[in-house]
Amino acid sequence: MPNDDDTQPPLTREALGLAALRVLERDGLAGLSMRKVAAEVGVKAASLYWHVRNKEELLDLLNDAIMTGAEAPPRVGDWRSQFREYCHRHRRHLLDRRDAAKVVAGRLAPGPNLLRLQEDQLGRLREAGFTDADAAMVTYLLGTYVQGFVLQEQSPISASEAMGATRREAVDAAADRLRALPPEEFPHLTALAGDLTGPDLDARFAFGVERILDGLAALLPAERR
Amino acid sequence: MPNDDDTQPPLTREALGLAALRVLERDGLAGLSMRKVAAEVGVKAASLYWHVRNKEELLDLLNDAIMTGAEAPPRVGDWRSQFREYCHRHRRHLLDRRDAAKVVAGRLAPGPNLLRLQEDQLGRLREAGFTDADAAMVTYLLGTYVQGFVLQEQSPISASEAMGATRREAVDAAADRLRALPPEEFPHLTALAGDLTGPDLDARFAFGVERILDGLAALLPAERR
DNA sequence: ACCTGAACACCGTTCAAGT
DNA sequence: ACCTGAACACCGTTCAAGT
Repeated sequence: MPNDDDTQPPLTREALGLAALRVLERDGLAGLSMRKVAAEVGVKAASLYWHVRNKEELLDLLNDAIMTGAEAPPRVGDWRSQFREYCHRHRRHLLDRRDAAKVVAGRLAPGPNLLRLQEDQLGRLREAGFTDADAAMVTYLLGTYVQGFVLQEQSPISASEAMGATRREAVDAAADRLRALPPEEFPHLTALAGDLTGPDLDARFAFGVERILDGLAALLPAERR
Repeated sequence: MPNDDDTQPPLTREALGLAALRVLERDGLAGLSMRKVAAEVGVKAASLYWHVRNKEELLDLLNDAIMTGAEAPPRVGDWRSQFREYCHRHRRHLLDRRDAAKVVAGRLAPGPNLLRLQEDQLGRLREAGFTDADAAMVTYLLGTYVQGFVLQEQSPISASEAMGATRREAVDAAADRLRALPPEEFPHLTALAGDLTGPDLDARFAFGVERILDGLAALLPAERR
């Protein structure tokens, strides 16, 4: 007998991914267990193995569920501002979902939601004048950068500081630790402690995006940059 | 009474990190448990909690242990070739250690081994003519890219394909899946299936490095590029 | 100062059995 | 075709107790 409060929809793989997403949002990746996802869909843990080979495969479904609702930026302005906006949106999207980068980062296998975006990106790159080979490489490069960046951003700055201190305190502590290094052995780290810990993550992300976009522009014939 | 086959060294936190590294190499991150690391140093699991607050803190020690032996490239050639070499060495170093990127990726807190390298990088960047603020950002950008890239590289291409198929087969299967998409909905993905799955990871990594270096060069006054 | 045994509350996964 | 209970072999962590 199924559970009693309402009639469950037929439990597709997609529904499983969305259930996993709700558990992720509530309990984080460390708290995401087969038992909890099963409970979320009103079933026992063992039943999940009918729909999914193992937990890794469930994480594949979660990977795609995370990307639902990600939207391409409007097609206004030159390719540069469009792809700047693409990167910032992608970062925002991951950042807004708990532990999203940890789930997504090691998972190349793109689900339907990511494929849609990749298709759109390729179209814009080709229009902008990139060769097919370059366009393919560019989508990979941008994806890698955004995922890698958010992965660090969503992780506690140091495991031991995860418990208790705020981000600001942790960063300040990091700066102090840098300044406390022996200056004769670490002249640059001590001198640049402020530069290293000062800029917030928005600024750091934007810096990387602009450098990469500059680098991509160099691939185009001068008149299309 | 300690174990009997040899007298253990006094079990420092550094020794703990190295023991964790040996377990990681042998059993992978999924197989790295407190019990196994304890056994590796000839002690029971509960004893580890004398030296370490929890598993996360042990992973911090492992994080630094992974970076032992990483070497800076020789100071020959211009800044560009030096940092190209830096990126390629960093990638190689992580790639050579099982699951290294998964451990390192979310862990900003740099251990002594990473600090040494960062100090060296900052020196070279300042000499090359980067401002202090830019130099600080550049080390972060390069680190993020390399870690993010290797993270994907060390992950099975798709969880469900991890078991069984070789990398080559998995990539070919991915290409076939792209080509099988409806071309009216996905004209670019189907047309560029070969470009997307063709280039090997060496080429992809090098592509990203060169784009980023191009972007960094634009920060310098023209005569120093 | 450091280690232990025992216990607690969990895990992922398998499998025979049910409907 | 789909779900279950029970079991197996693990986990991380705590804590009183030992030396």
